[in-house]
Amino acid sequence: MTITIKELALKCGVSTATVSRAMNDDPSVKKATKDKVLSFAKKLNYNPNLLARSFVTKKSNIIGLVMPDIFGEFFMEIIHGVDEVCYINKYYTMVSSSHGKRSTAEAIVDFMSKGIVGGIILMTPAINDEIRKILRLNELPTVVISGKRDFDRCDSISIDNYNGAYSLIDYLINSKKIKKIAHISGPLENNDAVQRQRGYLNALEDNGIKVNKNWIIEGDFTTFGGQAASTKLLKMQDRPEVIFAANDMMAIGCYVTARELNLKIPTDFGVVGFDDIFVSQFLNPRLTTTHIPSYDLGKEAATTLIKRMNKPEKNKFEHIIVPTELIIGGSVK
Amino acid sequence: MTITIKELALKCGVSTATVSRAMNDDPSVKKATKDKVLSFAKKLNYNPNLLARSFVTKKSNIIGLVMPDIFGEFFMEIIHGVDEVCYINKYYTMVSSSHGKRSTAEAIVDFMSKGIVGGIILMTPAINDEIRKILRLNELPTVVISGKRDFDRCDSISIDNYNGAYSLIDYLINSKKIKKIAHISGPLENNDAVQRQRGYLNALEDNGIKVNKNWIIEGDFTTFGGQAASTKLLKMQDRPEVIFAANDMMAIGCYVTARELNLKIPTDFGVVGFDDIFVSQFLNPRLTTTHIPSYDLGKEAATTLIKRMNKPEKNKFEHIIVPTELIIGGSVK
DNA sequence: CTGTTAGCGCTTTCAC
DNA sequence: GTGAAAGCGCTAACAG
Repeated sequence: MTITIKELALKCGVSTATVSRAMNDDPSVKKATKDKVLSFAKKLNYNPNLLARSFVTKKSNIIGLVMPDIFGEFFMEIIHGVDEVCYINKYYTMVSSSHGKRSTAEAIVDFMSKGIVGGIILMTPAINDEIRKILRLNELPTVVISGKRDFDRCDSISIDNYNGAYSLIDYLINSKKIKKIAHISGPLENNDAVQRQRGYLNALEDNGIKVNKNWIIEGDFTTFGGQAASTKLLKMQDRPEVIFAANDMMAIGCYVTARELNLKIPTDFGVVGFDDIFVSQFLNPRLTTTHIPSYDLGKEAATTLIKRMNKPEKNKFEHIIVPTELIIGGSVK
Repeated sequence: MTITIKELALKCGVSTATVSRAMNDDPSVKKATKDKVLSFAKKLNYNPNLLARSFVTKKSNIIGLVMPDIFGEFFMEIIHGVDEVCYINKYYTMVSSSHGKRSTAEAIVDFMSKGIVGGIILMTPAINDEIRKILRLNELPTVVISGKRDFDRCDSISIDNYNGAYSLIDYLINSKKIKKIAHISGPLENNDAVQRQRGYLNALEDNGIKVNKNWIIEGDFTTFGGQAASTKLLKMQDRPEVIFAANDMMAIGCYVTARELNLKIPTDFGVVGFDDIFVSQFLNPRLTTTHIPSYDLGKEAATTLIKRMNKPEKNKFEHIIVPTELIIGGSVK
């Protein structure tokens, strides 16, 4: 169906080299020649075979997006942002998740070794030694999206989890005059979870509030986990006034608990979350939470990566920290 | 970093052809030779360059997933399902959306002409003439995921929208003894929307209930649209008992309206949706809706496509219809 | 069973 | 400014 460079060269009465140059906008071709080639290309519906091109140039304009899992709104937004930037720059997005079957490390190695992708966006809850090792002897441009800047041998984008959590708690204490704040954290091997917890702890401390260890429960970022933890908290003798769930999913779990224990939010207890997922605005009452601009995160990562792919220096890496935003709903009285 | 077939052949003391055969599990190589090659490959960390391989075989094990937009849970689940099957079969998933800037047709043509992908999964609200034309002279194996089987020159997977909606309405009428049912449809250029509306209309008719045209409003599948339409419906003199929103997002809009008009669901009016998105289970009360197995849809599509890519016959296409499931919540009294 | 050879479509020296 | 020719890493006849 689609013709090759040879055929096009024949039709144009020029060599394949000239066609190649014309297609690649080489300044050394005469304008008239270029115009001729391009018009023929259009007429004959010629499209350079990208595989062949990548093969010979050893450069691929395919970006590999490695994620721990393909699930939920957050990842969807990231993909969306990456795709958007890729489209504009004529790059392609290839997704890959660990599928719970292989490690993230394996997924990266797979991408790197097969020669398919020209750059990698890596999302991972934390950079372990295995990944660190791979990234270190990695020749492919890579951007890490992480909860914390913990690797400086490649570009990175991180969410300002610490300040997001800090501001949220500070708001509760100073604007809402609340002192009894419990925390359902995420799994502590996850950087986002750790940073949010740090923000929580420091905000309490800085405001002179003593931390009650019983009120800190490690959750798992799922609705179910949030439900379990909040049930525990709400059945305590000394019950917290507000629960800070480390993500909105767990906050939703708190809403479920409220319904089950026949308690009213925000009158009987308050809930705040983190992420500002789409549905949070439709919870009743609307959840007070911290907004993460995940779409922008994806765009930022893709932009940074493409920049690096075109100028693959091995130093002066960018480390972008994306700020969060406090969203005030009605889930705290 | 990664070595080529030539170097490996040298190390093994065999020809590149033999290495190639060994790597591709050609039965004609002696076991001993194969073992030697494979062990050397492992030791030297040899990975065949997939680009080169695809280039020469003119077969790509990359699947192009074309979607109208990359947004929301439905598409996320599709990607997830596709990715899962791709991973298992050693294929790769490339995503592409129309970005509201180019048409779906352009996205397909882009994939087809660049030689990158070996097959396409096409999700589209409807197959228009432009797409139809492209698919017709398309040499690439393609699977269409659509709301209705309206093209039979390639494999297709469709959701049983009609029966899903029919059963839902039938349930309302016969189990819940409700007669006054309104409908907020999706945009009518969308096949899913049309089929769901057909199910609604036929179910009413078959049960001897006269259709009230005023109670049918064309929505846009967004929360906001559902909110606007439901407000209109609930302010009518002759108000419906239950609103059937053509998707859960619009059903959520009905919940918002209820809050605003200070009406209680299900006592003052009922709501049913379609899709069974994740949050529907956390609405208060839980939404009665129709479940679409979107993850399975993605898996099914990828499985079918891979099968076709390995046996590219141009006839006897598969047309799979995926059934839906009635989910009974508490949003109807 | 294995090696030799040609060639996929494109880019890129190196001449002219 | 343009053409000729080599070659990217791999597979696929065709011999042997």
